[in-house]
Amino acid sequence: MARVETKPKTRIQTEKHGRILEAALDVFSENGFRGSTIDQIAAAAGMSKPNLLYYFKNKQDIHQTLISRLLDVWLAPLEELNEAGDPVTEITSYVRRKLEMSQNYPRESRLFANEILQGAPHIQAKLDGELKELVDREAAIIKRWISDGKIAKLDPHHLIFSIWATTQHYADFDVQVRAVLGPGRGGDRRHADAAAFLEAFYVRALKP
Amino acid sequence: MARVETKPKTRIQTEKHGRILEAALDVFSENGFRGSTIDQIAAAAGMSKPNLLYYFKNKQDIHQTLISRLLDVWLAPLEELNEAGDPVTEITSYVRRKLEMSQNYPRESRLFANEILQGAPHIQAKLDGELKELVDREAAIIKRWISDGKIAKLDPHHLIFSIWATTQHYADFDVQVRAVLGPGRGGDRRHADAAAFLEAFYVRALKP
DNA sequence: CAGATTCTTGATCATTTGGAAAAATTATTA
DNA sequence: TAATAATTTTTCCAAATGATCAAGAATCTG
Repeated sequence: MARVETKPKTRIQTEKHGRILEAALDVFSENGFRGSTIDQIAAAAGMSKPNLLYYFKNKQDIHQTLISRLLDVWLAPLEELNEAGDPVTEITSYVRRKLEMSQNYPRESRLFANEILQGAPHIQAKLDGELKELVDREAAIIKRWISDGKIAKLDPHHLIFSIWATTQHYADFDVQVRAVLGPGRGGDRRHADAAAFLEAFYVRALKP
Repeated sequence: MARVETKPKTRIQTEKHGRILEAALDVFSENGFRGSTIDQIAAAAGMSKPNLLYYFKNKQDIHQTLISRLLDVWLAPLEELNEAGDPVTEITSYVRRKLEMSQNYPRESRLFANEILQGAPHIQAKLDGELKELVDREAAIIKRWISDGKIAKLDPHHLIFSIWATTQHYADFDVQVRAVLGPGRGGDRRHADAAAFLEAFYVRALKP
């Protein structure tokens, strides 16, 4: 019959779909969209190229699927700023969650970084829509905390950017971080050290 | 005669070399290494592909040249931490210089980001050597400032990472920054706002 | 200005890569 | 189990791309 167009239906489809996306995440996050070939992805997923193309109609289709799922997962932790909680704690624990995501999902972080670096051709609309709205909402909460004198007066949007930048740095620029820290401190310790640094850093910057 | 191997000699070589590298910076920074074609670069440099290949023996050669020159320029501002100066001022003005580089040389920033994202295949050695040594040297200065109680106790290496991350973010993630800030604040103002934010942010985090 | 050198171009190749078609195989179900 | 549907493989193609080369055009030098 015709090629699989939308959602997986059979047992095999579900499984293969998953294997392909998993493999594609590996390949795309390492080589970028244009640097990745269907063959590579197929090989990583343990199947032939035409077989892969039976499940996804082309390379873009795989990438698109990956990217749009990503954005949801990626933004999840920002949803959880609780206005009623202690502001400094709320923000530092957001920093911690975001850093943990960089540690646990470095491939996703790199996939995202690649996409943005190339000018976000596939998610511009989501950035202008969903993302902006979400950030504006959280920025409003931060602004109120500032008005109430609960944290230092710092531009909320740029504060959020700084959190994204500092945390994602540990995933996206991992090679550089390791190189600079050297064999000792660049090992497994680096994440714990980063967490400790960021905690101290944001507490100092935020407390009124 | 044989192809140009090392340094430009004639007037024409000097000029064409420059044009090619300039064009390549445009193209590579926008599309990454594998996403860029020799044809694109040649077109951007206003010459034919074979003509371009008369000056550089292949695509990698252009990229390599660009990347290795880049690292020197890129690290320059870090050299200028003056131990005798006022610590907070020294660091915030380093932040400012780095941010200005992101504004004035976004292509270089993206080229670098691309390279690191792909695992730094062409500059791993420089990261382990030059870069690490430079950072260690500056970290030592910061450490002494901390020991002398002149600035807050914060891990120097991670502090430097945070500066790189927050400043480069404005070049590498520019599309995202613009999208989130929206048409108003995402315009020309965004750099000045970023500068003001980072200044306030680092002063607060650093002062003892 | 003539010869030597440097530069440019048009034609051409070989490879890689995204993708399609159809045949062959395997699973599902009536 | 026979018929049908789903999956996989084999084979192939066309476009894109990195790279070469020989010949012609321009430039430089004595």
